[in-house]
Amino acid sequence: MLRLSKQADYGIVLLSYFLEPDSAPGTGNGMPRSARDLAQLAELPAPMVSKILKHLTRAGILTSQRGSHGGYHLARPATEISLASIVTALEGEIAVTECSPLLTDRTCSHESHCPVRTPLQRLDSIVRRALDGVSLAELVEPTTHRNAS
Amino acid sequence: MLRLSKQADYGIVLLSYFLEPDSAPGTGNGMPRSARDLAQLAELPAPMVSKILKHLTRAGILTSQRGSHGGYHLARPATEISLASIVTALEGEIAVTECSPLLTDRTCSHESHCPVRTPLQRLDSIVRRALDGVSLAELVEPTTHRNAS
DNA sequence: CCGATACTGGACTCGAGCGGTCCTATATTA
DNA sequence: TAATATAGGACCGCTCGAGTCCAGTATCGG
Repeated sequence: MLRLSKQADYGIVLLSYFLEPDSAPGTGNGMPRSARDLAQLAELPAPMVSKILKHLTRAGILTSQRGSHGGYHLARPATEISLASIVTALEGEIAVTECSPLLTDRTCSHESHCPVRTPLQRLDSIVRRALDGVSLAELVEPTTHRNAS
Repeated sequence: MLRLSKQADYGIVLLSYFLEPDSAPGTGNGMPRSARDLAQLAELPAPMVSKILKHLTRAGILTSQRGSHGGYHLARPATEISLASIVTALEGEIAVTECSPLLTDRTCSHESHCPVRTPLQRLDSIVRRALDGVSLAELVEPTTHRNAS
């Protein structure tokens, strides 16, 4: 099924809340969003949300602010956050096939004589480029996308 | 990581052997390839190979011939076998996100008010189209591919 | 200075799904 | 009729992802 992990799925949903000017009543505009608030907004389990936000922060997609009235911010404009970077942050390198050169722990014993190794690697880059070409902003605002159906 | 399942991975490798004119000594040109022979060629566990070939046959990608000197054939030219059909045959509908309209068992409770539902579905079609645009022949013969890196 | 808030980092459990095996039935051919 | 090969399942162990939880640290308000 080539499914995205739930973490990545949730991550995209959570990041989308940073684009809306103001959703939660009582929170200001430029205020950082706390993990708890986001969990309520998205109706997702709080520990899970927390874990995801941590990962996104470590990947440089979000910035964090500790202490009371702390929370998270987008580290850069949504137009500059690629879908690929989100997925990579939450589930590691995008490697559709086992023998991707990006994987360090690959243990394919057929590496030398596999008839489809390089072709499979090309498949890798096809998918990766597809995800690289879509920004968070484009994903959330359907009006700004090129590559219309 | 958006990884392909091993079945799909193996399946692509196995199908690639149907393109080569003649690999195994002793087998003729148009002879069907048996599961056992393919397992030896690809150095993969025989029961696994058998299972995969069965799935590919049921999906109409291969045709089978029972009895002695039986085996499998490509059901149509490799140029007309899309990567998407192979993946679909071996791991079900290509649905990157949970809320794909292709999934019957989706149980997303946020369906009505999810802010990124339709955008995520667009992501689905991006990946699906990427896999649809690559044929088995293109994957194995690097010379015939457009979209060069 | 103290306590409340919120992120940080990691360990931990549990269950589903995948990889892999095996067995019985059926078709084909020599 | 015996050998070969696919058809269609059931079956199992184990990994990995989903989700939880806790101890630690930074920040702010009073």
